[in-house]
Amino acid sequence: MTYNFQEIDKKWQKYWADNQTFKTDNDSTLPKYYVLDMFPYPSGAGLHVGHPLGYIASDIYARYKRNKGFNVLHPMGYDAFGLPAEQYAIQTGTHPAVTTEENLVRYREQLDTIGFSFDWNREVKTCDPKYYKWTQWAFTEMFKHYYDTDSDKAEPISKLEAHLESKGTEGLNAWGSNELSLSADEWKAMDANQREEVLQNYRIAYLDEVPVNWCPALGTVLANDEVKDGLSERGGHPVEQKVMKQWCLRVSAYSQRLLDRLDDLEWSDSMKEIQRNWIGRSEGAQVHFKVKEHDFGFDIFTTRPDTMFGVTFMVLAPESDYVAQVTSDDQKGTVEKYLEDCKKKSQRDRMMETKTMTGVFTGAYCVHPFTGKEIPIWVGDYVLGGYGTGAIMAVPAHDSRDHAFAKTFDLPIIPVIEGEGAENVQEESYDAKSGKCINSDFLNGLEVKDAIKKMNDEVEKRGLGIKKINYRLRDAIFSRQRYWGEPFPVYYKEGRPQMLDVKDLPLELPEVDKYLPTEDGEPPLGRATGWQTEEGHPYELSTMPGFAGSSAYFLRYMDPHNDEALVSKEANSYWKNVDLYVGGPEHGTGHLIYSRFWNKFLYDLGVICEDEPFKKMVNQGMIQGRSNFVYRLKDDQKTFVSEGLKDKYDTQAIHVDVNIVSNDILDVEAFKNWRPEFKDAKFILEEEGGEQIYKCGWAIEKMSKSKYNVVNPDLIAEKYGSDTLRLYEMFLGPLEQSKPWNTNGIEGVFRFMVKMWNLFHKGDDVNLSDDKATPEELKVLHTCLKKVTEDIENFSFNTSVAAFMIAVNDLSKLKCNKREVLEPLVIALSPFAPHTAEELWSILGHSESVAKASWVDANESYLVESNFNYPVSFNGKMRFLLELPIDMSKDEVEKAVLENEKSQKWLEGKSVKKVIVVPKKIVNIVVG
RNA sequence: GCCGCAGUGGUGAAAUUGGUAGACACGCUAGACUUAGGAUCUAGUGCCUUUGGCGUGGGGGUUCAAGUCCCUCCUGCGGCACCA
Repeated sequence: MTYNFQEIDKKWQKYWADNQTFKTDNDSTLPKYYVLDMFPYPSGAGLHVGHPLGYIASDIYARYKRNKGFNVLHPMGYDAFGLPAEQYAIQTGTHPAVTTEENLVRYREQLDTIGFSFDWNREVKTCDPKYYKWTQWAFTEMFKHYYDTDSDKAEPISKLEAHLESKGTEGLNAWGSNELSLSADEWKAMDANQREEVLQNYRIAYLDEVPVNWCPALGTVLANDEVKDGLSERGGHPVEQKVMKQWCLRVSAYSQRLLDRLDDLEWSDSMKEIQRNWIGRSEGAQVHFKVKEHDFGFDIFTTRPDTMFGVTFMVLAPESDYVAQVTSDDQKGTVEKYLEDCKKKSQRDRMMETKTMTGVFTGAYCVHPFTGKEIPIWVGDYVLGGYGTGAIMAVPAHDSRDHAFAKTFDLPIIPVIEGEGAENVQEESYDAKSGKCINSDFLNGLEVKDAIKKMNDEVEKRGLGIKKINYRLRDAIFSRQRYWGEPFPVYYKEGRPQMLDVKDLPLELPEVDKYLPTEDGEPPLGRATGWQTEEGHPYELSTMPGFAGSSAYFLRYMDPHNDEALVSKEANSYWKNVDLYVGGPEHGTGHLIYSRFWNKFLYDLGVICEDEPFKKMVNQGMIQGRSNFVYRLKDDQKTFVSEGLKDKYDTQAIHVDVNIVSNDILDVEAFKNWRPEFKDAKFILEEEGGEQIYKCGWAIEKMSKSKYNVVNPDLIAEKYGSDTLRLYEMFLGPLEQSKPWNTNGIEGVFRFMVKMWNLFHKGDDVNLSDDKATPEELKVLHTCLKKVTEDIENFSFNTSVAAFMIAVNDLSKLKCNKREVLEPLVIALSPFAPHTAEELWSILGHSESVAKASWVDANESYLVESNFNYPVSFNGKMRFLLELPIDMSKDEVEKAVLENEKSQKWLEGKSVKKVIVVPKKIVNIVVG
């Protein structure tokens, strides 16, 4: 019987669906294991071979864990809100829900083809009102809470109100946008709008006038992680800075907790590092500088208080409120003009000219807090308004940016640190955090590290400032001026935002006539008629961003049909959090920060029992495309020349569909039929192995439709079977590495599958034996089981496939057809090649699915050899192999090696200095 | 500029704690069977000046022993980027 993979695939996919094989129960006495994939955005292009890479890996692990006796939660769903469907709607008028549903059906078909063990009963779609009810609910809770820095968690806003009522801001430890100072009486005297404004300073979800990344082409604002190099990540449109009133989430309040828990997570070092960089904690001091001839001053933030005596000027960010306050009358015109120029510059312009410094003198001076000298105050756009206090003390001798500024405007440079490379700070700044202090009064002679401590103490002692920790992580801007997203559960009453009660959720997305902004520039929801409460209060017009729906979906899978809560306490306390999360590394600064934040917030509320959502994470690499080219003669558009001969002609390379190329050899007939203009194509062939062939050129590029290098997984599954596709994707190389797709090697994996199949058959008949297995056969089996088990635990799937190949080759040579050997082998193969394994399992006479079979662990006793080949080396160079019994002691091995005839020959005339015996590895003899 | 990761045959890649470098697969070569082979099987395949020597990006070091550890340089990838 031949290996009919097409029939096998269909048969078992149907069986799994009919029998609900992968339906997972919440009440189980088995230990739980939660394997999650990052759910996809269902784009119109469908899946290419790169997409399922991570899904295959997680599916292997999920199936393995089931065989190991775990109750495995392995769900799938769709991140269904998003820009492409909306852009398509703008162009065609098709409702995004319709487009999304169509794409989703296609995705499901493709996913089913590959044979994943998802529990589809738990499917989650972010655009489903039953789901986004809980996204909206979480938002209303964020509005109703603030971050208390004493208890270090989110607390009800009522607690904050009680504090303000009794003590004002006195002793209030809450994470706010601005530092407020308010007495209880002042608070009591405020009206509702004024009070709301104070509360907004602390709410975790709050409205604020913020400088935003505005993308005119998309007509919406974008979060920091959605902007790359001043262009929108989606579409690559220019982004400009603009101040707008937006909903924000106080993610920054969680900076330290997000940073701290990173250490306990089993994530890759690089992913942890990406998050650490993004959070960007920096320790330093906040120091107050008085402004000369004024009765106020301003704070600066510095990580180098040790360089205090090297300050030669101050710089304010153009956005800083202090600019207007300090500017002298005669500099007013210059400064105002400069501020105007800064406003005109987009973020991109500001980045382009990184080397040229701009700025103007304000005409004002600070008083140095230690020396009393006067220090000129400048405005410069290299100082950012949004970080620290928006003001710096400039130490040009020891900061390269300050140095560049000083050089541009001819300001003095005073060295205060001595060290190697610090010889000429007039020419180049010495930024290193090492060396000894000079010209620095009481710091002189101290090492930088000690000087920082000493200065911090001194600053606090003299009441000039405090030690301070700053974070780069900003609050998330949460409003999008778009249609296809979650509506905010918010209406406005006398201008104050009000949250809808959970019983009135979900607030469903209204219908609109067009998906464009309104004529007066309001978001698309401005077109919806009757978009207001029954009392006539208007609803919020913007919608939530893409990361809203993906921030808590992993919780919903635990209890997907619950209408009373996002997730029940029972379901959550059983499933806890995700044990293994598989997905691309590109979400490091977006989804993976926001969902950790969101999860911690829900944890603070007591809704869930774990404060980290994803215990372990594996980031699969990207699969690039391997494009093929044909070479068309420039002066004869009908003739194509083979790659090896192309240099002899004047040619133009043209992308050719990789699906009509095999091992870089073009199927010329298929090429003629590929596109009408190639119908009469002629070819100049080259010879290879006595054959006249057309050889194509190739290049590694991103997989995309326009490059004709998209390899469709459906076609591979059709040609070789979905199991071969799964195995081959794993065999391609290490999971975490990016690599080009190359179908060239797939035959090898397919041959393996056929060999596996043939172990069970002789001609057309099933041929199995109940005889006892020989020690040799058992050794082959258990070597394989051991390697495969270890490799799965380490996510080293490429080497486990190799282990199967070795086992099957050996068993073929041994002509082994014994049930005793083949049964455990089939179970071990089932996570990788589930369809074929199911078929073989039934051939072995089992009526239940192989998914329910118990994993067989390797038995060490079958692996032990009686003899071992010791490589014997002299002075580290390997000379010969010596076979000795495995159970010999170190001393016995040493004796046997030295007394050996070959050793004697090597040792003639030399003396033995040392003998090193590494059990089961090597014997090294050091001779003099 | 700062931080992180990587560099091994013609190709994709293997290699617990330092312990026989190149498993497995593709490709290639030769042979067998065959009317035929783009099927199958068998053998070979790191390089060289081949009783031996050299080999894991270059140079140096530690060690009886280095792909693996240390220093340094080069190259590639990823992240952050006027973050004070």
